[in-house]
Amino acid sequence: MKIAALSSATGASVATLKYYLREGLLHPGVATAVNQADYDDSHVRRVRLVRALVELGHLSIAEVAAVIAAVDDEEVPIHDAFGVTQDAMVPDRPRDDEPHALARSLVEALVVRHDLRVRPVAEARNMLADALVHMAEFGMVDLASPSADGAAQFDAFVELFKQRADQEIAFVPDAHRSEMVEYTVVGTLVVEAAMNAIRRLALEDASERRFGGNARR
Amino acid sequence: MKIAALSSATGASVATLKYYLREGLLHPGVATAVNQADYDDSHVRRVRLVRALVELGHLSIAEVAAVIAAVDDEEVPIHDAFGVTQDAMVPDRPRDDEPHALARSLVEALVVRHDLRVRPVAEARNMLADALVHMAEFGMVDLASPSADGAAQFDAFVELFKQRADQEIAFVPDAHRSEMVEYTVVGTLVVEAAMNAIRRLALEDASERRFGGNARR
DNA sequence: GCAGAATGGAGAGTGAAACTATCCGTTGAT
DNA sequence: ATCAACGGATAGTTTCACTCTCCATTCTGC
Repeated sequence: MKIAALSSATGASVATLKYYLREGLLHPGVATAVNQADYDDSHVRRVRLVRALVELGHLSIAEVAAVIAAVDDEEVPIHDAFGVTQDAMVPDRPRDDEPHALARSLVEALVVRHDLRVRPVAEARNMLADALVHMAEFGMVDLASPSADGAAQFDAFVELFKQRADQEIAFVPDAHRSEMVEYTVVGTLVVEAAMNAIRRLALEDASERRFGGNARR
Repeated sequence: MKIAALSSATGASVATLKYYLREGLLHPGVATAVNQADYDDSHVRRVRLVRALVELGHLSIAEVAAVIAAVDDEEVPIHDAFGVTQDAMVPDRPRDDEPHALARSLVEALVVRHDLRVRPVAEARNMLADALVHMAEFGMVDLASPSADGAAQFDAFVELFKQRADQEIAFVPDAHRSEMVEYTVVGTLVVEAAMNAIRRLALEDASERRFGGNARR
């Protein structure tokens, strides 16, 4: 498979593929001459992985490169690679403010309460804390005493997603390490996107039932 | 409240606030002189809305402007504004390919199956179709016959989120139109981000239970 | 009342990001 | 034999989200 074939198999332009090669997102093909190389299925899958991370996960090319590096490093055990990729998929932002620290402590409590075996440095903790900070700014949660509405609904979610996650992880096919890592990475983002879309459909439906029709209110 | 005060209340620099004013993301303050204006709570909330859309929703400034326009237009009924903002929150990408059309037809079937009152042009449909296309590329669903694993788990999600959405929409406070719209917009994104974070925590936990420990496998 | 900082408004400038285009000498297909 | 396609490298482009610099005014603190 030459680069033109790889291009039409993935939908990415030849120029873009060359760019990916330069940036290390795509491993080189097998050289058959000074200026010829052979690409195969692994390259097709890799390009699809990159596109999925960029389009569905909003990752930057640099972040994708970090994920790819963990996927490709055979020395990294599968669970560790999962952690690295999870962290890479959270945008890093300055988080030195006081509200974030407060929200973080609520997250820690939630992790303990549900006995979640999650690295202390896992970026998903910051991700949840960020969301809590924004919710607090709009009065959707009270960070000081998140008793009534806040914690209750979150606890329900945690239990729900714990069950779901066990099933999802069980679905990971028993293949080569790199394929398993790929699968978990894509699975994280792609199911997330699907769930978000379904939730939005449900929200529009609920909004139409409360506010819709001819009622201008 | 002068612009410096607005700056320290929101964390955005004065230069950034001027930029937001220029782009129409922030409504002008009440002019008290040729070069003085007064800002109030509505400006603080507006800046927070912009930050939430950008940081949590990954919206571009242009997309935020479209959302803001719908929020501010008093002529637009609340449910319609919800639709406009929902659509603006989906990144627009070329979707002329054949796999997308196939995925779209599965989405239509799902919408009908669950009696979702969602506009035919709602972008959330494309969002779900995009996710399905990427899932299919990695063999997570079969677009041709999505019987076994695919549709089943999605149907469960739809029912779950329908219940949740009714509760969430019921939570929208009975305030002025613009505040209600703001609330639904922020609520859509912020709860989404929180749920995604919780799901990732659960996934890491599940991964650690299956792949973790000293087992190199 | 006066120096110095802050303000609104407008334009130009900046740096990162994600490609895209051009050039080169080589090679493969017809 | 010719001509498009190739890999490799460098330079260029576009978009985005700010950020900087001016300016003439106005407010603030002494």
